Amino acid sequence: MPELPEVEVVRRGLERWVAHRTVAEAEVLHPRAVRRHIAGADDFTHRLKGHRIGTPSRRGKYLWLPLEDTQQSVLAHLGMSGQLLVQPHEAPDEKHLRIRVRFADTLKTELRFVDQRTFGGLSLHDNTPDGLPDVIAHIARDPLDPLFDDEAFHQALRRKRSTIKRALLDQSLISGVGNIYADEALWRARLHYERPTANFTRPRTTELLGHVRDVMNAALAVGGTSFDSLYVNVNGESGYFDRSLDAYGREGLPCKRCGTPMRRRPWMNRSSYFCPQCQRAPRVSS
DNA sequence: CCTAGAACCTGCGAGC
DNA sequence: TGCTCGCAGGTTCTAG
Repeated sequence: MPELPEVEVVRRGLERWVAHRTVAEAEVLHPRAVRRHIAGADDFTHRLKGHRIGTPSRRGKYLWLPLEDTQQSVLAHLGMSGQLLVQPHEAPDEKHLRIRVRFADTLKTELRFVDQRTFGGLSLHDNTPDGLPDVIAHIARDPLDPLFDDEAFHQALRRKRSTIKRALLDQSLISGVGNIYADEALWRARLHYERPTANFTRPRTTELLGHVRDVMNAALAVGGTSFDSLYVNVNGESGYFDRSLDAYGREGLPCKRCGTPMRRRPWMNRSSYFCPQCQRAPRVSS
């Protein structure tokens, strides 16, 4: 499930294999993959054709490829199961191949967007003055961004009348954190996912952000997480971070700190994993 | 304005 | 064997 570290690994792969190549032709095989491109698939392919791709950028889970001679970028979101693959022309089409981009060079490889569950997609957008696709201007900086504002995040937590995991997943407060790394960071910080954010102290926020950064950097160091083969990076290599997860997916297994069996709770149509001993539930729970 | 929860989508595995 | 159902989950929309 691509969260920030996985998306960053993809971005690096695109920088290595796709940047500075000129689009010869794009092909949309499934209209849902370009649903965020309001003008439609034909407009999408026409606008890409003939343009040279610049250096890929990323914010949170979004990444984008600037088109060098325009003020526009191709925005990509992998959703749950999206992959961006660089494949030889002769490689057989993947079962869930949605978009193919061919290039005007002799490298004999093409870019493919493959996505089983179709939550992801590509679209073309105008850039804001600071080079960000306009439709993601509301997405907060991510915790690995040097310009992320820890103090502003803390004040936002204080203003919220919500709980901490909800806040971690709110991409307008902090981007790039998904269900897996939220559970991992909360376990490291010994915080229950339903802790109210309104009374967070500055040290508590600072410590939590430190754990978010630590777990993301650890995942980045091994090339992202993968545990169901849906995610592979741009070169088709799986990550190995799943072997290092401390909380996510460990229902019934002993807590790596205290040995207490870990629990899973249904939460927001998904799951939260936590240690009932290390991560005590808040006194007043809804 | 704010927050909570549902909807979107497909494939897989468990259970019957 | 073949069916149903729960689950995976990031983002966006709707209800309250």
